Amino acid sequence: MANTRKNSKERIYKTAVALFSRYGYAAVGVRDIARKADINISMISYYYGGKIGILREIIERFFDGYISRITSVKIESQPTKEILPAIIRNMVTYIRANIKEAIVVFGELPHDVPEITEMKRNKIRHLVNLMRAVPERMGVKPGDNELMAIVGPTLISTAFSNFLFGPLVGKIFGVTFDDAFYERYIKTISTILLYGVTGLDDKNRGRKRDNG
Amino acid sequence: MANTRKNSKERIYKTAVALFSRYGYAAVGVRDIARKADINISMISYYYGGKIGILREIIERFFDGYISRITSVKIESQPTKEILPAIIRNMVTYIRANIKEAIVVFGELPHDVPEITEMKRNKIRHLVNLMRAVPERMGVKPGDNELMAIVGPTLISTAFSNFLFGPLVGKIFGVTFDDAFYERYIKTISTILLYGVTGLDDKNRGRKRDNG
Amino acid sequence: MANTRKNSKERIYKTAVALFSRYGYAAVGVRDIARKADINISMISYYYGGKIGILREIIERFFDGYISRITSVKIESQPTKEILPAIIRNMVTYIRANIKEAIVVFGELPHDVPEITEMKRNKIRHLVNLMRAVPERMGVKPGDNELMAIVGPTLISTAFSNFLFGPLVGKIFGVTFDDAFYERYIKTISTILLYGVTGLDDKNRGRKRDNG
Amino acid sequence: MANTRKNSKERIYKTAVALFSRYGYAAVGVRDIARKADINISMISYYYGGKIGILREIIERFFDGYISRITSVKIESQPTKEILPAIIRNMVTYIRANIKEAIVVFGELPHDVPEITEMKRNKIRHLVNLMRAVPERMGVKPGDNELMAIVGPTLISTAFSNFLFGPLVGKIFGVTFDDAFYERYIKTISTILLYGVTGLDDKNRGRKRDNG
DNA sequence: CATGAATGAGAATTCATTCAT
DNA sequence: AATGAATGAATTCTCATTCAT
Repeated sequence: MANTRKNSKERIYKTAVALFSRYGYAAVGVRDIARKADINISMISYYYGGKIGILREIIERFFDGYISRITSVKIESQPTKEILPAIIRNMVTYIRANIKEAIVVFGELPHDVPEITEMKRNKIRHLVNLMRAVPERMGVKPGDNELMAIVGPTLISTAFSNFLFGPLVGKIFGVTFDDAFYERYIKTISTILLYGVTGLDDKNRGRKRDNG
Repeated sequence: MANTRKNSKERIYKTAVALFSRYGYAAVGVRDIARKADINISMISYYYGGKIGILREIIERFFDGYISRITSVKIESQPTKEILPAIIRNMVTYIRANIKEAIVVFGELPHDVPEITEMKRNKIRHLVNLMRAVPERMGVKPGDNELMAIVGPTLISTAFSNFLFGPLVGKIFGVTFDDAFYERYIKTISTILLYGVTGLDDKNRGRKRDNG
Repeated sequence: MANTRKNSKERIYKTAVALFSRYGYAAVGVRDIARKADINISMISYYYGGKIGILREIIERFFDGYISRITSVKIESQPTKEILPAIIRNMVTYIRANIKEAIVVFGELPHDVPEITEMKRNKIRHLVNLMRAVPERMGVKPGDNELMAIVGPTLISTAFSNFLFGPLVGKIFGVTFDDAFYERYIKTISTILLYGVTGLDDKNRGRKRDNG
Repeated sequence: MANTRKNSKERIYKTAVALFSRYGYAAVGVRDIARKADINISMISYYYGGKIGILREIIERFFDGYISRITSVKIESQPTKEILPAIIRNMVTYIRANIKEAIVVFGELPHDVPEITEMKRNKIRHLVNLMRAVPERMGVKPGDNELMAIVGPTLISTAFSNFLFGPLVGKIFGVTFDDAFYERYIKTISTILLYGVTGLDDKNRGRKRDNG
């Protein structure tokens, strides 16, 4: 019987994201995707030109959304101290809403898959260039490339750390990752990045810091 | 004629680490390892019981070394402000000396490979328990599990961020990752974690401002 | 170009039966089957889920046919003395028509192949239960389990003996196994089972015995 | 540490018999044998020239013992009616004492293993020639090759049937195969072969009717 | 759009055997 | 007599993709 559902392409995508994020791109087979998405194997080649085409689309969609979210922060019109929290809020919110895609993308970043190396590099380069304005706006001397090369990754890693270690660490500490948690999470890592752990104290977690 | 070279086992290990770190565990085949290590394919099962056995040993070796390095920091005998930099120094130094193993281990952490799930969980749990003493010593109220669940991953992610994004970001910013860089790297992220980016200035970063 | 022959599945089956019966299940490789059947190796997994799946189907088909043949003998409506010859005729005829399958099945019965142990036991149990009615109908006291445990296997072994030893013994004695032979064969072993070798004499072999 | 036990060769033999009888010759690997026998893999080639050498020795030992046991029945000096029971008693006793070897030998008989085909044929031919005297002594017209080709296999199959189907059928009928059982077993199949199932009654089966 | 059969290369593992020690 | 490392072929099964329908 012909499959009459009209959203086969999107079902492939969603299923692939779910499987890739759990087992890693290379460990998932097209038959796994086809079986779980309840579509015929050939449809994957038909719609995406092959398994790698799905990964390509995941990375593209994720970065494009990510970039448009980041660029929505109008860094010129905000007080200096508000820029970083605003960016972090956007990053965390976006990653949380696209957690599986994020895991796929960050999980594949270090790997060398020739078919997508170029695209990955371009996306990253684009993102880095966008981020360049941020530290300058915050007072970092323009051209301190080394500092940028340190702070940028630190920022992203920090924002992503909960999603990477969350499942494991959350269970160990008995913490639930709900809306309220993420609200405090954003505040906490914003504070750490701005003032360090010495700037953390109870009254600063979960509410605004009143001093500069 | 039997191959009488006596280091086949270690050659398998080194080669596997190199390939896994570059292409990811699942994307590397035992034939790739055998070819590059110049050993017979059967030797992999012979010595490690299968491909997964190599990964298991990589994770075990890495964590055991990591833990022994971390625990070598005597947190009781140091001024509060020195604890974090000391830990970060140890983490960064160890990761740098075992960068490929680290990439393999962190790269596989989010993936679900049933044969090693249990071991991974145990290693992480062990590590987390070891780290518990640190924040308490630094003034964090004991029992604030949520804060621990945030700071721990942040700490590790930060220390690891250079190694994850380094190859890409370094090239973009034209930064070379040599001994001198890592000396400043340790100082910089220590300062960020202690005082935030607002605490960054030249004296904390170990390099002269005017050559930036 | 895709192979469009439509009988690949059955060709796999027939070829496997031929090879298994000659060399034994474990000694035959899927490549042997694929080569001889002129199909791609993958088709075996595709259609049967693996080599063991072919064996499973052979056993299932054989027993189902065997059982339906045996149960076609209406034991209630026949004179006592005709039941055994009728059963033997059915057994011999069926085995002869499915000699290769029979050799595979009986050849695998004593072996411990975990994947099919349960099925084998069920088939045998089913068959045994069906056969229970026979000896009772012939006068064996119901409940004499020991006698049943002896006569049942004796009956089957006897019917099967020609097919097991035939190729060797036939050559030694210069006997040809044609239709006429099997007609006498049925008569002879029926007589032996009913009256023993002492009941055998020339006039009884190949024609009806006139006394009870 | 060197294995100082002096019976490695025999341990290989016993272990191989046990494994072959359970899983079939082809399904057992030399490493299985080596592991279970607790000897080094190389010893198998050393002592037996290879895996096939073990099978060859099993078949040879079994047939030689079998033949010497069969020929110990002095068929000329016995009453006609005692010959068959005497032979059956010897067959059953021998098979029972060498049940695993018997299963291996009978299990491999129908299979085509080139290295041992010739030997198998010779052993069988030898055995058949020995058995030729029996039916003649019992009154079968000399030269009735067809009858010989039927009765011989029937005899062997009958004697062997319990060992082939025993494990399965015994469990189904709740019968225990102890000394007493085999005593009755010999009587029963002797009676069947001499007088048929119609000749079966309690006095011929060696057990009391009223406890049946 | 969708299907299921088919392909051929490649996956990991195990095979029996050999060899130097 | 025994060991353990090594070999290379063979094992079964799965891979992503293609094709005619």
